[in-house]
Amino acid sequence: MEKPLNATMKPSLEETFKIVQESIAKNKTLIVVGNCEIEYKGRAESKLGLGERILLIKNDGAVLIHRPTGYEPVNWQPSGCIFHSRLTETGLVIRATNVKTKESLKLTFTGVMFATQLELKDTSEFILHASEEDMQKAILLKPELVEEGFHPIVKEKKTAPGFVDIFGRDKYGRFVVVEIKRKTANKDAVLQLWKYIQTIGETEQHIRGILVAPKLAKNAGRLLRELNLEFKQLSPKKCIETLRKSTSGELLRYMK
Amino acid sequence: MEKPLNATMKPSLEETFKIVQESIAKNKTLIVVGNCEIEYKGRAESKLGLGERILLIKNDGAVLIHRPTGYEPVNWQPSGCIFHSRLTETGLVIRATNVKTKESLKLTFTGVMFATQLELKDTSEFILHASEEDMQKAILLKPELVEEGFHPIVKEKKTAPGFVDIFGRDKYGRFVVVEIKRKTANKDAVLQLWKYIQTIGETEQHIRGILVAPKLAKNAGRLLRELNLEFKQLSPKKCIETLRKSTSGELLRYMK
DNA sequence: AATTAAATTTCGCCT
DNA sequence: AGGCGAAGTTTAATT
Repeated sequence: MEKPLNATMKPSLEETFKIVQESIAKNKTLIVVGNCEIEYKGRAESKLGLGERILLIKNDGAVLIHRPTGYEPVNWQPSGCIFHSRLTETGLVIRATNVKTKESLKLTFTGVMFATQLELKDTSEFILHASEEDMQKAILLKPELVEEGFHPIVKEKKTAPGFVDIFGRDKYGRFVVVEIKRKTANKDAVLQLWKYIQTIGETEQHIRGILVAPKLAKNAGRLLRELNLEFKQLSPKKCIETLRKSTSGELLRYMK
Repeated sequence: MEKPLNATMKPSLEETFKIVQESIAKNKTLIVVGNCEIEYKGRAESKLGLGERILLIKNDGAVLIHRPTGYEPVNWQPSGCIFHSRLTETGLVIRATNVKTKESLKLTFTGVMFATQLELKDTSEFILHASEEDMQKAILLKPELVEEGFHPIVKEKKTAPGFVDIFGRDKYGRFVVVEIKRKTANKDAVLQLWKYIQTIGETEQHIRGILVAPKLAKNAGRLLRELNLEFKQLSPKKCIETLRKSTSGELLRYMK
């Protein structure tokens, strides 16, 4: 872990200015804690008088200003900002301009408690677990997520990554194949479902195919209709919620 | 401006532990920069391997963990968390549990670049300018925001705070009174508009009354219909966008 | 407390 | 590049 190049407790505005300048020049991560006032002009406009806040400028030019409470920053800018800083009579002025969104942020620091520029090494991949397996579990637990009267019979685990299927019957006893996608389903997903039905559809009886996903791509929708398949909108979030609401006993009964 | 009680460069895990403990006990603002891994369990679940990040714990128990890029924190918890921290063989573990949302966050720091607890004084009021005056300006600039064919004649500035009116005529030449609300319009807004029309409606000619607001409260809606008034949905955001798109020349012509 | 809508939403995916 | 929709959305307002 690398030592920060510059980090100072209770720096003067001049010292802070140097740190800010260098951090901006080298696209590093910057933290400044101090007394400042803030003006924002863009989609809306805002003004915030003097107070002690935490300024965070990230490597990609994202800006966050945090007050002592709350999840949300009081002011911010998305990534891609260009910065200008200068020392004035009123204090250390830092301007962040977002060319893309034509917005600007102006901070004026009158006193600084702490300032540092950091070179953070962070390469790990963020993994959010709201998998298709989770969606499968939720549907097995609560089949009406697919449709009223749906009854799962067999759950399949495909070797190919990225989808999971469920066999079942609808309320009229017709066979149903459910294919789940965690994200927007595209043509490939439709074709996968179709192929699957083709493969097993040896009988003369019609087999319904339902693609379950948070969203259906437009072109996929056309293909879906052409192939006489169906779509059911279902988000991973809803599935996770379903799983959380269920008791462990119910889960075990279905998942074992 | 108060000096931070505890701020250390390259503190050991033991030193960091002390800072964290004290900060949590006294509900202060805490910043820890260091190498950590993160687990989240709640509405969804997530995992993030080791990497250098910025941890921010706020006075109200809000938690933010920021990677070197992007506006959004990689993991977080809304305000109201309860914290537990302890030193283990793997590192300094900080757990944030949100009882309200039944979510939890587990951070394990293996090395720390910087840690500080802060007592931030920040009492200024945040003022967002997307005022009714802005909405009025936007409508004067682009009357079709109210409806196709609307033509403003007079703009009124009422002394009572919280609303602005515009007089005009619709495409059939009928008189129109527009009342603007920046937020959801309630019964009072409807009654104000109605009273206004009553006051000026000396002629036998019908005067239309249009309430312009981002939203109409349900009860207000019923009253509106009973009084034969109308509603037009319009958000401050849309108005600001309209104003931003206009040239200063156009603005001057209308606003002077 | 639950529901609904707005947000300087951001972010990702698709056209 | 622009538009649409989801998000661990959050937050505020209303029922």
